[in-house]
Amino acid sequence: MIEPLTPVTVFKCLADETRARAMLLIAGEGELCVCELTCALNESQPKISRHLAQLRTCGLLADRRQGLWVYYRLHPELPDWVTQILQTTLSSNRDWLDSDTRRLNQMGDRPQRSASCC
Amino acid sequence: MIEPLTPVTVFKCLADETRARAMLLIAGEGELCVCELTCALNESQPKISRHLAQLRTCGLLADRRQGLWVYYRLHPELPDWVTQILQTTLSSNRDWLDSDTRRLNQMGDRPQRSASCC
DNA sequence: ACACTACATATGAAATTCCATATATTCGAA
DNA sequence: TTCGAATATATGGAATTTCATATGTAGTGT
Repeated sequence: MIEPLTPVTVFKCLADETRARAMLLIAGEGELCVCELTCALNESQPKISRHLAQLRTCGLLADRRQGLWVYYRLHPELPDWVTQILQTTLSSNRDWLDSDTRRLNQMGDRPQRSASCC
Repeated sequence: MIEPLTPVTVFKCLADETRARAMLLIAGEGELCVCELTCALNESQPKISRHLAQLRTCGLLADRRQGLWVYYRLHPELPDWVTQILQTTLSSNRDWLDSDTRRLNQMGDRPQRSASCC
């Protein structure tokens, strides 16, 4: 995490349709790879990849590669207040995220994930 | 409140230094007029006015005029999750808001406010 | 008159997006 | 082992759009 996460930094990250939906999906699912997000959000792969990179650079997300896939999760050192905001937003806006969640659950061939270590 | 407050709408409103600080100050103080915010945020009056208008149009703030002054407060019908986000952010970022709070408290000639009705 | 707010427009900067391409990993075949 | 194909992801560059600011003017209430 390069610079401290100020409120404005966090809100700017969430002030985009693609990034907000990706963050809430990840907050709800724990971990998602790029292809799952591409499918769930129904957007082009480069678009998703760019936004994820931005969220990672800002310190909101962390990534790990497993074979072909890169999985993104909430950054483990994310300040509590940011996590709380995400959970609050998620639990009151399930319907807003519904179509994305549905596409994710209907996705075939979702990559197997295994533990990152051990 | 014209359109429903989606997460992205709210985050876009908060994704600006001036608007975020104004919202948190108002969330903390209850109600502030334009000139108080101008002083606290140390910005030009038209700039403050413009941002407040935007927050009002989106449905985050409500205003009332009292004599020369226009007071802004959180919109009374603000969804709970938005209020929670503001409180969470505020209580974990007092230091970030400190200089603004200080300028507000040191401001002389703060206008008297009276109850809006009854 | 005075102080503040609202509105309209212009301008410059930044963010977003798309297309094409590059990189990385895995797997199978020579 | 080495090569090449296939899949997943990342990036470069350009076009577009969005956003914030500045400025000027008009309106409103005391």
